[in-house]
Amino acid sequence: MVDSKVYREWRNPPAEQTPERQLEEVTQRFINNLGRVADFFGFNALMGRLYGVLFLSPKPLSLEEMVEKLDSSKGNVSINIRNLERWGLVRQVYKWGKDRRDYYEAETDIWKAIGRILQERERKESQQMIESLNQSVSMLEKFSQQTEGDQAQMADFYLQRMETLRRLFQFGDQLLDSMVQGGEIDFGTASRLVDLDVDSSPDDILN
Amino acid sequence: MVDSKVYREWRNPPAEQTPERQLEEVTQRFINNLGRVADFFGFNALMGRLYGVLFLSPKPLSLEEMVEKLDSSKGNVSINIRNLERWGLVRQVYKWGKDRRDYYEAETDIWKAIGRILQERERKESQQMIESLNQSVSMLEKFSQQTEGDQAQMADFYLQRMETLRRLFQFGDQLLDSMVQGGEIDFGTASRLVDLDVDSSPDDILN
DNA sequence: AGTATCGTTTAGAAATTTCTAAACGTTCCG
DNA sequence: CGGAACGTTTAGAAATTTCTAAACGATACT
Repeated sequence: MVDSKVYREWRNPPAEQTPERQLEEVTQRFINNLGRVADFFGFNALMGRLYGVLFLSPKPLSLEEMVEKLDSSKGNVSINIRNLERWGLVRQVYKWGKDRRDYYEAETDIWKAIGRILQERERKESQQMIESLNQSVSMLEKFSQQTEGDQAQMADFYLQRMETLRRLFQFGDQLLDSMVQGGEIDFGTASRLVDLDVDSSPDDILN
Repeated sequence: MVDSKVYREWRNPPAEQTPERQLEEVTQRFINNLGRVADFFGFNALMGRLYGVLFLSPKPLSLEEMVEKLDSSKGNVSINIRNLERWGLVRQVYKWGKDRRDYYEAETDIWKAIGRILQERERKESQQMIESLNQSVSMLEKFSQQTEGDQAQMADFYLQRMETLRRLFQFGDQLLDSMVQGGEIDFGTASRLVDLDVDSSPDDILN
């Protein structure tokens, strides 16, 4: 996803703007938009649309009903609804009685769900990167001391660059943490922290 | 990308841990990590790796050199480097002399580049969603007034739900703006704003 | 037991994205 | 002019992701 994706635009049904159709149109647009958003955030479109359908339903829906509304296949809805559930975006609702279908409803406390995603997906990513950078940095430091000449100089250069990125990712991680914990962030100082830009591009290092 | 992707782990070269190899290994790991990050953020892996190569190079590199280092094809590198350039993550460096190759270097003021991406990609997305929600909301409001009975009730329900999401996206947009402009954000009040969760699921609305 | 109704799994079809090799157009130099 | 050295474009190969239809296993009811 580098160029913005182009999503198909539904052509309006030519006639018959009954009230039902109007409502239908608004909800469909909303649902498709959520599909786009989900895709944008690295989930897939059906997940978003599925969430949309539940979000706009006053009562929990069965798998069958969702399949119908989204015109998708049972299997596809099945796996995607479980993914939504896994991220806490949707929850299963139990009904007793003879009906043994599974019903789902949308988690309306969206902030909570986002928090979980930030914590378990985005933060995992940032921490992994930080971890790796830490390793590299300490390795390079050792290396730089044990070596001399061009090699050491290269190591120092790498060190400096990686340090920049480490700060960036550490800030990102902090930001995510604040979002989850409900803290505060000042992006003014943040940008100053991240961008050192000593710009050292030393012409004396050959490559 | 729903389940975390599994990336191939390079098996360490069995012997010969020469200093060159050590440096090489650290840089390769870094570069591949950036590939993963780029992918995570909805770019593609080569873009990230390409940026990595330039970021770890003390001097600008030609297309040919990048092709070599990344073991990719000329065409592929060509389009991806231009994407990077478009996002301001990389810039072309002019050399005079008989050499008419294009040289590129990494933008080291990463914060600036991120700002551009937030402004031109993420914000565009959020504003698009907000715009659409605004339309829907005002349409539903009109509808709700002109109609009566179940239809009007449904419209009101949709209104309420969409209003929740509108707040969320508006907050997101604000957050992005702060990041770009260097403002401050308090996620404590933010979460309170976003999550109304009046939870109205009215059992009296049939669907 | 036999059958109907669920949700899940699976094999592979379809769609999309990423990548390569070759063709191409330009510029420069002989 | 002819050829060499570039970066870009393009046609289609390769890889990945998304989706469907059918098989399947479990449960409930007759």
